[in-house]
Amino acid sequence: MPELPEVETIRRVLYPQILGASIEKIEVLESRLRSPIPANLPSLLRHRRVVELQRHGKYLFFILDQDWVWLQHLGMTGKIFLQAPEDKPEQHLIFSMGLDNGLSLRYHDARRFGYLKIASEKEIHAALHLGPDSLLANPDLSFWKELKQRHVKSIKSVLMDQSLIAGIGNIYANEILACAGIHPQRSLAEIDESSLSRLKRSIRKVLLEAIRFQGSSVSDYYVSAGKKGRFQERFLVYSRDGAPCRTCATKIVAVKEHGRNSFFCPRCQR
DNA sequence: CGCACCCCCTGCCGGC
DNA sequence: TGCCGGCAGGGGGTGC
Repeated sequence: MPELPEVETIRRVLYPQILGASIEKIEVLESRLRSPIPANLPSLLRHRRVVELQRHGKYLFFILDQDWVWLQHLGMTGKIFLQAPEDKPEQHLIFSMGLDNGLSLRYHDARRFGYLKIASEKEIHAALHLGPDSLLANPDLSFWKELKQRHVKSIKSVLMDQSLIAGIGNIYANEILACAGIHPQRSLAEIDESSLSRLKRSIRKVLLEAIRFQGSSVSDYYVSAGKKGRFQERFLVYSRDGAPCRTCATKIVAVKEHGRNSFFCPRCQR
């Protein structure tokens, strides 16, 4: 599901409504996520106040008082909604948190690939091994040149490797490479400096525009209850195999690589 | 060490 | 119409 633009959109929606709120009533309905939700979650979070909401890559960091951090990853199908307590939760409710401002923060996750951890900030960062955020850190040309020295794998798998650069998944890797005119199967090692510079600009351009359109709703992702993102209407290549390239009308091609689909224009991307 | 492969889980879609 | 296989924005573990 959610890559950087979707998680950032969720952060911006939640932020004004949860800042300063205190978590009061915690109910866990399903503890089987990627790793089990700790049984003491209610006692860990009760009466903790949200002092900040940050994002790194695809992770949300709910910064709580007394050096607690609630780390949340949404996996493929995770959704976080703020609702009035009387609103009927949709299917696959994992947990809900009643806040002292009268709202209820609910996490839904059909496939249960999401992940939650409560720990100190130091402990959280030690456990994650994330590369720089692909938007906030705005990695420069020297970053890419340095990466190029160490990695021969395809440019697309580098973009999707969260330990190298965080936030880009399959949709945006495809879109960024289409924007930059780079073939997804090209090895990073053989990409010249002008292409690297286009890549760097494309990362920013695509991610910022996707955030402006509140992310991509392909199937499960919603901005808030019932409200979809709109960036999927502007895809250059993702899931457009057989359709004409928006630049040259050549048919978009799909190839499977490491179990994930790559989409590209064989004429514009070399 | 890097990388290919397989797994986790549910829902949806197309083909038969 | 119904069942079945394949596929989906995720990441982690294993074994070569």
